[in-house]
Amino acid sequence: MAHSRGSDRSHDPTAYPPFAVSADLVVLTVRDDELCALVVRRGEEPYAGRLALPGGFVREGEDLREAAVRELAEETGLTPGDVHLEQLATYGAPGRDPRMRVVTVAHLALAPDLPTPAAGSDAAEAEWRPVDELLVDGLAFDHATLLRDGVERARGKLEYTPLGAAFCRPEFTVAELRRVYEIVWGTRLDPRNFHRKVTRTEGFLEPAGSTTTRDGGRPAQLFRRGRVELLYPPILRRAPQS
Amino acid sequence: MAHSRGSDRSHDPTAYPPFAVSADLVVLTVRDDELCALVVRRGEEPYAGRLALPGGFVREGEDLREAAVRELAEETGLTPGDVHLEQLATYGAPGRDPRMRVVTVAHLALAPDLPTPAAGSDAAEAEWRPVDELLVDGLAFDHATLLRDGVERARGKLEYTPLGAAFCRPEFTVAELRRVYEIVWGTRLDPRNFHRKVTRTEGFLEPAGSTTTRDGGRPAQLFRRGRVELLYPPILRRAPQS
DNA sequence: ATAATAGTGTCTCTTAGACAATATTTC
DNA sequence: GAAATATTGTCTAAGAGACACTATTAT
Repeated sequence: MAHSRGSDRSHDPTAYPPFAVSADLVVLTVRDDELCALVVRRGEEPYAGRLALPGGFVREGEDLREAAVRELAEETGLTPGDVHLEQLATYGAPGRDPRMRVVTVAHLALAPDLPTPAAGSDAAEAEWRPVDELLVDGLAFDHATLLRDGVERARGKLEYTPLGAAFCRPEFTVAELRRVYEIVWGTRLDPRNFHRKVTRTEGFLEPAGSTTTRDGGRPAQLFRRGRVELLYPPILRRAPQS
Repeated sequence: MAHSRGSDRSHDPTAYPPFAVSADLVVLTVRDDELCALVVRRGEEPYAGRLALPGGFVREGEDLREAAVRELAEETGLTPGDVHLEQLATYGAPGRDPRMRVVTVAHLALAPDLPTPAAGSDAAEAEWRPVDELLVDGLAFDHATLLRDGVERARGKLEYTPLGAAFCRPEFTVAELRRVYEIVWGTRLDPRNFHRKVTRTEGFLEPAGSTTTRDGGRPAQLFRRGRVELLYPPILRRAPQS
């Protein structure tokens, strides 16, 4: 935003270099016991043939989140009702796009594992790939950085918010939620202590009232995500080194 | 960032509406027992005469953080060596600047209480104002939102990082650090428990070796900020309701 | 019955919070 | 000495982690 000083033209926005602004998406899910991200294969230069995060330019009259929501729907058919969506960070190093100056506002989406979009649909070209693989293979542009930052954000969010549930179906078991934590954090968690912890953390889970045996063994209670935004106490990572 | 699909011009950045991109600053400090933010008075329309956060347009060839660092230096004389600086969030609602489409990348800076910049210096027009006052009075543009988000971010950071120390001089006492927590969080903390907590949290504080009586009473040890980025365990807010 | 998973209980250790008590300054 | 602040100690309660044990399903 322009500030106040001076009467020079340095605060006239029309006198400043034009940028293109895009909204890119780091869409994460847990799938086949791996943390996966949604990517599309680029058809055009630059980086033709390479994988990239989905995204597109922000339109006139469109807010940043709106653009992210639109891109998400276009690429995946998902809506904000299905996933958690938040702004991640903004990347604007000169030269990150060789064509012109592009600033991208990255957004982070956490989605349950959904059936792969039907071929022929708008979202046909998007595919899930394991994050680990994407981070070694070359993603286009600076998308590896966006992805890395998104994963790091997601890891932290699991500690302080109930967003682990955003990776699960609307009704899920404690074991399913635990697998999310284990895969996103890359650690093992004791099922018994985890169960006690999440069921006793106020507002995290709400009993759905029914049970399921889809995980085998004794029927498990189903839960929905609770109402709170922040967990107290949090579910902390990192075992005390002792 | 452009994605791959299609051969239409929808992925040609030069075909998209031009934005101006600015870097705005939420610079916070603790001063006279209040949380204060740095503001400048606008000389020009729009919002002439109103207070606004410092900031300015990102230049060609300049990265976003670079622009924030430059603005910080211009407005306050502060450098990244003196303060903590991080990206906060990006705001780009259409119409937030009536002149044209402007997307601003807000940055959060946490600074120790410094002498007010000398009149006549570059930074002469910047002044500290209590956050509470700024949030009721009308800040220009959507700056109240930026400020609110910045304060909320700072509150959270005190829990999980040693950044409370960024509000203190290079060498500070435990009591000075505690005042930072009390003022930023708006709560009272038990001096004895706080002392034990911060001095025993691995890597938070590093003894400077000397003492001071500047706070009165028995001489207090001086500390410097430790090396860790994340506190374990964190210093949690919100008393268990019980 | 066996295997599998769900869920509870118990024990120990760490930490948080309340608060007494002691230490070292200035006035 | 009185006042002020620093720092340590003690007690209690809550929570984390290890892990025994019980519960309920499928085969």
